[in-house]
Amino acid sequence: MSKHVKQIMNIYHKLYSLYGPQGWWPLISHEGRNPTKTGAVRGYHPQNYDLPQMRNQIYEVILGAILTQNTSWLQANKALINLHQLNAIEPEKLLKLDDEILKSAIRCAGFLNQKSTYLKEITTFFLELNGRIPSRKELLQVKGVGNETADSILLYAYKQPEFVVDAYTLRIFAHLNLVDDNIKYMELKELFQSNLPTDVPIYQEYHALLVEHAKRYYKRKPYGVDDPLKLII
DNA sequence: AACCAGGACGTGA
DNA sequence: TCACGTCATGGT
Repeated sequence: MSKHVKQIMNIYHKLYSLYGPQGWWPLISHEGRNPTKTGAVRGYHPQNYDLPQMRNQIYEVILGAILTQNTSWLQANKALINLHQLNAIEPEKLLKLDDEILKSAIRCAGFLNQKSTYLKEITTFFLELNGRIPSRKELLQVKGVGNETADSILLYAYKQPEFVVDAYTLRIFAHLNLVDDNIKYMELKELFQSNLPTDVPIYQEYHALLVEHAKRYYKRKPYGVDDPLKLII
């Protein structure tokens, strides 16, 4: 725990002024007109915080959260498009998919054996919810759902105020000496939540902005060279 | 040609 | 608890 942590809001404003609203979580049905390789500047549905709306859009975010684990969104998105072609972004349909067909559809996102299992597990869980918003604890009990995936689902699929921490978040804040590099997930998450207003759009944008920022300055070692955030802390 | 990608799980100490 | 190997494919 550092004292510099009050800088969390300053950093948010700085990132927002640099990159603007990110429009996360991307949906296949709302592909932006300006997608980029870095994941995208104003690429999806910027400043629209009402998505996802429909049941299958919520489900699509959940599938994407599993598919993008330790994989670029570019590849996860390809897998989602393949599933869409199979008309399988619908829980009942996906459960009926033959495992080999499912695997071939998501192969591009890697870890096809685990992820095919995880997708069906989370789908069964999703159906059992019957429209109810799951608790964080419930989500974590689903095989294949860890801290980050649970928070991603809650924040971006269900619009719950759960801050999402990922490897980039730690990489950036540790490099800036704002936190120790062995800080635990829940500690870093709580650090953000206790220093930000409990506001879903802010949580959504902040995580997305950190990812965009990391792709520009923390993609490869040495990390953080010429990071403009160093000028404001 | 290594290294990384919007992690999670199982294992043994 | 915690460090470490494993899971798999694609892009740079």
